[in-house]
Amino acid sequence: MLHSVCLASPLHSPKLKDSINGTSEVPNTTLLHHFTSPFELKQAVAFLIKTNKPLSLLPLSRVASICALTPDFPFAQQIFSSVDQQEVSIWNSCLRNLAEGSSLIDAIFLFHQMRCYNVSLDCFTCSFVLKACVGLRDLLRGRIVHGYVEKLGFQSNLVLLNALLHLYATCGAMADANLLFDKMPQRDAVSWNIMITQLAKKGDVDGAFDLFEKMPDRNLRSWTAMITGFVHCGKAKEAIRLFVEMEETGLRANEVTVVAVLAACADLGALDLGRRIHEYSNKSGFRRNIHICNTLIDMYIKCGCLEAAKIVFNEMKERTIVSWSAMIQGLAIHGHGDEALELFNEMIKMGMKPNEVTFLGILHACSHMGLINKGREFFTSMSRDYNISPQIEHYGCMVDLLSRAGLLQDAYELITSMPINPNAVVWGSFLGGCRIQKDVKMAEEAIRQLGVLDPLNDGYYIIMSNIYAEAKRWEDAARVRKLMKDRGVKKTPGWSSITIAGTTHEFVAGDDNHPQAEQIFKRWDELLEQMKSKGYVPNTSVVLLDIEENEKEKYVYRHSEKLALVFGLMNIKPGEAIRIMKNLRVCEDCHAAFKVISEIVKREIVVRDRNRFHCFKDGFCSCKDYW
DNA sequence: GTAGGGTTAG
Repeated sequence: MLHSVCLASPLHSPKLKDSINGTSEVPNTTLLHHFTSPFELKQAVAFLIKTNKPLSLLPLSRVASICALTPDFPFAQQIFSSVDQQEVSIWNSCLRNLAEGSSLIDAIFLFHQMRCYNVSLDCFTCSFVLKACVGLRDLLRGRIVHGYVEKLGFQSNLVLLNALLHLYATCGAMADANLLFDKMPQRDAVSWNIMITQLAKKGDVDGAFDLFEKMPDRNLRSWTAMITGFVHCGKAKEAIRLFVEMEETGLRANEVTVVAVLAACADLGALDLGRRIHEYSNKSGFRRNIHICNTLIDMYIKCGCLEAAKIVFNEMKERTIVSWSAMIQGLAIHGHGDEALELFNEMIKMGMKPNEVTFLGILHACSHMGLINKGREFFTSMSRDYNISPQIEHYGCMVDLLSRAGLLQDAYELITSMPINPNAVVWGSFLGGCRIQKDVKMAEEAIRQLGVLDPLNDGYYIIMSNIYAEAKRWEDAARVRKLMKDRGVKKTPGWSSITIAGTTHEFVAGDDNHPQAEQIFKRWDELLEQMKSKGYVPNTSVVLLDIEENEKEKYVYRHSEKLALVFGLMNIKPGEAIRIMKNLRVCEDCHAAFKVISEIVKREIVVRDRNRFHCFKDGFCSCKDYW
């Protein structure tokens, strides 16, 4: 049958014979399956014609992929016309491969060829080329395809409308997306999910949730899209709440849901749930999923379980740069800068190429260990050896590294000479260094800049006023406080939290609202006696107020992290680590106190503050008092 | 055929 098709086909026409001119050598039969160029293809065709065999013996997908992007396109068309398969479907599968791979531009080019050579396009063609447009964020070309969709009469095809919706929403043309979504004759879960995902990605998480609540038939991907959206918009609590609700409907998390929920756990420091999801993930056979492992690493790191993160990392059969970067960053914020650098070297030895995030972790590690020269070397190396130009974040790290180490002049020079405009974080790091060095003049320069760059951030005023207070310049300190008040800036209240048996207890400074407040204060007084006998002296310089010394002590003794710790000591069984989270940086006096307490109670105390971890053990802290 | 996920400075 195929043979007769072949005989009747135009392939025996003089035209085709001309086009394979110069390829008359009889090829080996293996060429039928192994040709990789138009030239070899022509040899194969010549062989078939010569031996009177049907052209359908050729692997058509390969014919298509070889001719798709070349001027030999019509040659392939001639071959296809001899077989009993629709030409467009062969090109479509080729188009799909390109659109799903990394050759999106080639996919667009193939689409162009198909139009040039009058292939009659179908809905599949349009959907694949739209996918390529989305991948390239090529709105303009996407609009052209939209024109084709209308011209070819596919305008009521739901799948294509969804693809167009995806195009507009992903490329930021939300007005077009909304218009299309509103006027679609019918919508399915995909339509809603596209809108939810993209709205949340653009930060409109309320708009996304509004749609989520309105949509008629939610599927797992709808829930996942919404959970992911909450996480990306910094609403981890809402993400978890929704996840619990999803479980109640009987839906089971898939790999993408797991990633989102783990990320939420990382944000909140929700170790219990994180562990539960880890178990669920293993039971569900997700153990090999790299995204999940990377998020697990991050979750354990941000929950203060460095060892658990290491186990996940070590057990990974395959790692990406994200795995390495996450681990390096994790070691850095846990104060194991030396290990971070070792891991970096190991990574390089294995031939893995670092990216800009890897360097952020490395610079972070150097900064937290005071490795000034190493940090400088890495900073130079990243652009010189790896062709990665430093971003504002890398400059931020360097300014932090230098100013923390007391090299304020160097830091200042870096800021004023950097090719990017310094932002508030850069000046903020500098200001932090000024506080450590007690350099009022430099601090004043920083605060001048910050008054313009980020005038509503309370933290800068607090530090400045603290610097004045430490210099006993009470009037200036008060002036800064007043400036803050005049500008309507409120101090973020500090809080610390601790989770016991699934319940999170939050404390603020001076908190006497807690049901166990009396016992907490009593236990603290007992502890204080022991601490003093070990040499603890309260450091009242952290109190900004101009009040009597013994009044200051009372303030210090009621700091939120101390209350959380004492509560933990009372309620967590001996031997277990105590994990505390704080929304601000841990105070110096608490830091000193926790070291002594870790020795007295012989327990590990892990504190996650807004920047890093402090792991107190046997009288020492993992940050080595450099933070 | 159309919707999705991981590391990011103070």
